[in-house]
Amino acid sequence: MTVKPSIPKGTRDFTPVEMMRRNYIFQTIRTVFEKHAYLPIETPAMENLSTLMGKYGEEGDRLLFKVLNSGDFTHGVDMNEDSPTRLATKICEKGLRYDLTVPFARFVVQHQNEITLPFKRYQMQPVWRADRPQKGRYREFYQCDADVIGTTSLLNEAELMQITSEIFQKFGIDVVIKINNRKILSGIADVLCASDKITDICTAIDKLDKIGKENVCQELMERGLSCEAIDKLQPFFDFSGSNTEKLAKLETIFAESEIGLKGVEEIRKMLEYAEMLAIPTEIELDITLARGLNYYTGAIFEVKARNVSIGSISGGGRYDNLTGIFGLKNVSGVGISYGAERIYDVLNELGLFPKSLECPVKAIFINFGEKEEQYALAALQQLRAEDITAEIYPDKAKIGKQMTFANNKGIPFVIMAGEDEMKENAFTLKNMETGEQQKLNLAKLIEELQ
RNA sequence: GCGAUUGUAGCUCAGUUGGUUAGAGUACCGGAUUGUGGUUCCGUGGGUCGUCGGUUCGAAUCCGACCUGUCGCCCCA
Repeated sequence: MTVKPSIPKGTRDFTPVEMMRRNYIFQTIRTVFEKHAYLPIETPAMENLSTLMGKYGEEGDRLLFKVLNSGDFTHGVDMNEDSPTRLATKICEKGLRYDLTVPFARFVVQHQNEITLPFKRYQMQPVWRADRPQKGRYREFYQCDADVIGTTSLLNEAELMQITSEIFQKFGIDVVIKINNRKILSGIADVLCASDKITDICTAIDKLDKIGKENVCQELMERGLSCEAIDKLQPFFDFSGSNTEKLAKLETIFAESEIGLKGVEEIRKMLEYAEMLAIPTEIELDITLARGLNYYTGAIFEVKARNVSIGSISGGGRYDNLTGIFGLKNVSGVGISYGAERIYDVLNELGLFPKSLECPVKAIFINFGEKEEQYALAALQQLRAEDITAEIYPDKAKIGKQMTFANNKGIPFVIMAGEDEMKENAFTLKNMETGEQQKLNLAKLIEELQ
């Protein structure tokens, strides 16, 4: 019996061309991370569900992929009585990781005696979310994270902005780094006398550019924010000016809010550091930037590409107490995450992938038969010794078929060495783009292909 | 998780109010061309019409459920 080949919803296969491009993305990011002294780690695809549950909010718990226990998972469980969610926690003790930050927090606590703080690590691995797939949204996707843990210095925030700037400069993507601070958002809640509604305010305000002022107000009203508070929120919707102007305005507004002033101070310091590092990318203070993940406590980042309709391609922030739940208190961290597939889509849409990724093979030897193979193989080794990527067609087949093969693979040069060439100790090199061919000795051949 | 929409050859798509044996282009394979691909000409093969069930004398076509892709909500890289 044959089965129709298929893969689960929201997952993908990658072809060689796609992998060349993906590896280019990973390699570029890795190089920048390592240059800034971040070290690689990996964590398992599966974590204990107890590590994951409750870290991403109610919505996040729903989006966690749970792994059914092995063996008799029904043992001691009434399969009918429980609600589906409660049942799941009884028959599943493992789940696929939802992001790289929480597993990292677990890693730090578990290995606290083996690592030296402050600890800078990077991690590039797939994560899984049981979300409904859409364009640019998958159930399995890769994140490239850089985090520093064990330091509260805002120099780290600045360094992450510098890394971001450098990465996207290498890709040739024009971006703007948007920043905000949870303390500013708390300050806003203070000013509105609605500190208890901070989460609602954050999620609503985050949608401002998408659904507009009126809808944000309506949503906040539905969530029980007073009309008076909504009135006071109005000035924040049209918050224009340069970063320094915005900060000055906020300082006046936050005269009574200690936490708000702290936020302003942090942003100011971050921008000072950014200046010292001479970060060339535009950094914009956007007080409507909130981000859903509720473990952020300080700086918040988001990176948007200009000239493309794709959403944010990177996001991150500071979290003061992520390790606390694993028993390690007073350790603050800050990190940023780059979405590989989003970056792929942007590079693709803007046609920014380097041409050199298209075909790594420089030349192919036509296979004329056994005697000729021997002659070609010796030359092939010489080419490879010179770091020229080359191959030989493995079967003796018609020349036309071998040429088609080279053509389809986009190999730029074909080398023919049959009886005629062997007699003269030569090789015929054909340029597949122009169709020109010339007869050369081995030294000249290498020279042409280098 | 909610709402809408989509599925016909490897790929892009036709297919009449339900009616005989489901078509085209392209790709593939073979030949014209036994040492020359990307251009041309000829020919061959390839389809459980997403899956299962229902209505009907008869279903690619109508109905239902599920699966997949896409769009909006939620959320997010």
